[in-house]
Amino acid sequence: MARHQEKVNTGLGRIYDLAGHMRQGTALATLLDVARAAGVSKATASRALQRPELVAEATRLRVQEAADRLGFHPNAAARALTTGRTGLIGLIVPTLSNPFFAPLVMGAQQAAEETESHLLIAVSEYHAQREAALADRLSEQADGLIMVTPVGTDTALRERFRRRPLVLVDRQVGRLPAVVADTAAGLTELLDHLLAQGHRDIAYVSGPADSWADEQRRTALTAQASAAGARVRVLGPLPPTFDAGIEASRALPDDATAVLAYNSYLTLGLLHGLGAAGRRVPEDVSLAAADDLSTLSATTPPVTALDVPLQEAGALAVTRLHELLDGHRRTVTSRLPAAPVLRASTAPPRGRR
Amino acid sequence: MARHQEKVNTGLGRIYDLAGHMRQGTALATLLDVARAAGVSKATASRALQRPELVAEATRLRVQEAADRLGFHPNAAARALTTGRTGLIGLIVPTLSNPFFAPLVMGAQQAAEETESHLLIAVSEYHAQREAALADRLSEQADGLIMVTPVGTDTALRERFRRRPLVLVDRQVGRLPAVVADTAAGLTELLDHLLAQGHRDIAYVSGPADSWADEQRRTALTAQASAAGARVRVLGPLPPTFDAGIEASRALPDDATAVLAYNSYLTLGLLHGLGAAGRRVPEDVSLAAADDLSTLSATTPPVTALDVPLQEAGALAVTRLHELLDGHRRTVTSRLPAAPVLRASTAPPRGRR
DNA sequence: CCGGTCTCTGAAACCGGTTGCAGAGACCGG
DNA sequence: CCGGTCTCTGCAACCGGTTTCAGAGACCGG
Repeated sequence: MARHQEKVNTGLGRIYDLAGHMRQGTALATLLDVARAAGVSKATASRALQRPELVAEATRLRVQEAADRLGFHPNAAARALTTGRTGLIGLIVPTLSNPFFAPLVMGAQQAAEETESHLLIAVSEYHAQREAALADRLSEQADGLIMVTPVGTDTALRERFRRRPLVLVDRQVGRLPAVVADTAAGLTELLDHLLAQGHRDIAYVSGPADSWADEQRRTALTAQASAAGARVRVLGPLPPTFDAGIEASRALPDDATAVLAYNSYLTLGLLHGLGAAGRRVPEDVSLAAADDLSTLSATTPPVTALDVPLQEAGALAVTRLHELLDGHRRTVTSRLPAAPVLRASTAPPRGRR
Repeated sequence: MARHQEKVNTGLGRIYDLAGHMRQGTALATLLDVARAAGVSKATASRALQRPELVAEATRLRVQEAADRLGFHPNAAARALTTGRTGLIGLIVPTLSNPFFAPLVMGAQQAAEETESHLLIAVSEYHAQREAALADRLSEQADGLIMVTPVGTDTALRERFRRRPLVLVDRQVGRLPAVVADTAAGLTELLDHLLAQGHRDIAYVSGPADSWADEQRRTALTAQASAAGARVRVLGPLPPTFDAGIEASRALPDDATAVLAYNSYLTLGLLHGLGAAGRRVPEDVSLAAADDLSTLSATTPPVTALDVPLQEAGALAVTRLHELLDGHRRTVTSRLPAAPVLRASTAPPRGRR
């Protein structure tokens, strides 16, 4: 008890003092307190809790009991200081207002939970410089970083990886560890489906100019289409927004019988814009998205989309990061399958029915 | 240099060793390194960086220069150990897959950034027990907690507040510090609007049974309506989902001329369900939501809703928490205005046009 | 020229854990 | 019965900062 009287005069104590009205006597027990209560040394107490196999069963029990009784919670900072591990994982996403990232974060969080670690989150707002600053600051506190960064240059990421364990999501840079959805394969399937339905003139409404994923999709689609004797015309680049989708619907060539869009927002905008312009989906034109927000299943008509396993991606990124932290050198890229979900918005073109 | 050779044999060193392939010589400079490089003691170096007014300008410059040159970043754990502040804020939300919470998190994150702190995020999945466990674990690492907890009992929250600085969001428990959207006032306005349009028979589609906010809304609405000589019939409780909304649309009494729903999901479901049943919005029945997701503005027709300033709420919660941490005793509840956004989904009832 | 104040600096303690090392017994085989 | 191994425990160092305390000079007025 006297202990805490003393503490009030230290720098730490002052904080407690001011906030004291909410601490009502319950004081934070330290390892030393536990050790004393159990009649052992700090070292033994520590071992009893961390490496039980090193102490006699009887002592272990005494220590455990004392710890429980005192409500002992090891001080994370102190532990981090010696072990060099904070148990924190930095996660940087471009935004959260795009529901695309929510399941990703949730997946990551669940995986982190299972490994007794926590998620430090930051939002880059698609801004490379901001992102870099955030990453630097997070690095100081976290054991490693998970970044989903459509912006940010390859070299910057390489450099960052050299300093700190890093896992990329939805982005590939050389051999850096990464988790990517295999949208390419999924899109191939989706395009196959459209081709099989008889579409020969397809528009791709592309996303932001600097998006890595978008470029991948564009080239893959164009190549595949021309190989099949069809053509893909690219609209854009465009910001990935609802409004841009409306705009795109106006620029859409009349003879295109199907439209693929970079993401769900553009798709929703297109759906809206097409409807307003009197072009019916799928009667006049088929529509599909290269990702899948839940809203796409609730529109009229529901929109064919690519189901990207975001939650798994988030979880997997955490797993990969832990592998890195534990020294496994497997720095491979993990690919997650992205399967098309066929809905009512795609149908054979007019002439073919 | 020799220093780091030595370190390889310590516990810490071993980690570096294994991950060493990514650290390529660049070693983390410690305060001691900086001090030596500047020809001063650790103490002076620390002061030069933290409390510049305490050292001579010349030394300050030397130290600063040395720190920059060595790329010094203070070790967060070490600092936390002495200061008792980790600079981390725990944030617990029920879910992220409901876009409702995304702006909240982003607002909080931005505010945290401005105060040099970081956000530790966890997802309770509306599960009280899970939430409690997460809160316990976050408490160990964070200076304080922000919880948006529709579940979780008053007493548990009170108890938690006694142990750690805590700010509630969208929930009020006694005098605990909280940030709430004044949906009551907003709803009042909304209902006034409906009443003014001539609606006298209004349905409220309520949310989860254990939701604090829902109860607030229900009672407020019922009271206000009866005072105005109208009636509000309550449907539910229901899970706050799209599907539940569809279901609700079937249970909707024929003579209700307007429907208010607990949240956007239910609203979207209702819109869909009403459409399918051939009841037109707003010609046959008006529709409004007690919160506002962006999708509501993109439906046909766009839906009248209550605009809740979520981003501000998140930011404000962080500010409040910092006030607590700094010892300000203002433990008041902050109310944020929630204003109705009138859109095409609400119109005078049939008889009144 | 002297004592006192003020400014600046360094030594050392401290935060609360973890871990290398060595010593005390218990236990074992020869 | 003795030396050696094995099990368990404690001491003390250490992680990397912050802060107290006291001392060394510079500076000042009398």
